[in-house]
Amino acid sequence: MTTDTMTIREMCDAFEVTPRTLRFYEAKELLSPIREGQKRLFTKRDRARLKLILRGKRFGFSLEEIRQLLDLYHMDDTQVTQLSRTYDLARKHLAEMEAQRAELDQAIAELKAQMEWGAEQIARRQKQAAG
Amino acid sequence: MTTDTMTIREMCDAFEVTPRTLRFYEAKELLSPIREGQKRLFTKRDRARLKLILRGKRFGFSLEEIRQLLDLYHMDDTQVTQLSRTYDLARKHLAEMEAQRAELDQAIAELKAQMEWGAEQIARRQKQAAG
DNA sequence: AGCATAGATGACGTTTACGTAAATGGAACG
DNA sequence: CGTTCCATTTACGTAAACGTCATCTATGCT
Repeated sequence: MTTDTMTIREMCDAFEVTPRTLRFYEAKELLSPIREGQKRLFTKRDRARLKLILRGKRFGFSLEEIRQLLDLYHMDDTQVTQLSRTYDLARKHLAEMEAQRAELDQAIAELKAQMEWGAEQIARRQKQAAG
Repeated sequence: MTTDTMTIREMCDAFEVTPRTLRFYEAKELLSPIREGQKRLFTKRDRARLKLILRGKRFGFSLEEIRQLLDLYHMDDTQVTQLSRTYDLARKHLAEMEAQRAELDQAIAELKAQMEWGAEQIARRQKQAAG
């Protein structure tokens, strides 16, 4: 019978965000913590969503894009009626992410090549200095 | 003896950005087109950098971060004196990108799992409707 | 010479994603 | 009971990344 909910401060500590950020996300309907009187209590669902929100941000998605995609990850019974539409959106999102991975792979390869070039230059200069 | 430079409009068409964007990037010292009288002429170097800028944006980097990283990709002789510092920065950048790739892989895997769950639900409902 | 077209240069506006400050409300503690 | 500590609400502020005029200039037709 653990609480299973977290206060705003616990959330902030756990995810390294500010209270303002969490309230802002709630205002934008990305999160929907329950209330105990005045105070917000963040559920497991909120935590799962926040994790996805922060991940999405690191991938360069806007909050609005993220909002539209969040439902993909928690498709529950209430959503099953529109499931095929959601599924379609998910396919597009997946394609985007795989494209991004391909681009990221290329970027990594290019950077590595540049670094090898740089390493050669360093080696050349050291040899020169020693010669 | 091809021109090897592009006008602002050619750049805009090629990269799908607006003139404002290119001027903004110049003001932020991300690009440095040469001048023919008044007019800007974008060189091959500018095009290479713009490509990296847009890529960086898709990965969620800010323009300021991108500015600091751009030199990694065009390390020329003038930079060789500070090459080891640059090299160090490049290593960090590479580590970040590889971390991001790992996260992206996980995100893709999770989304795929969700989609399979969704597909099962659809199948179940179809069976139910037919039964 | 007249005019269209392209680009340049300010300057102000806008959106996103929060930061920050002020006023308020409970709960807890000595 | 006063104070301290959280948290809430409201509201204004801000940095980043451009958009959107308005105005000016240069260039090329005709």
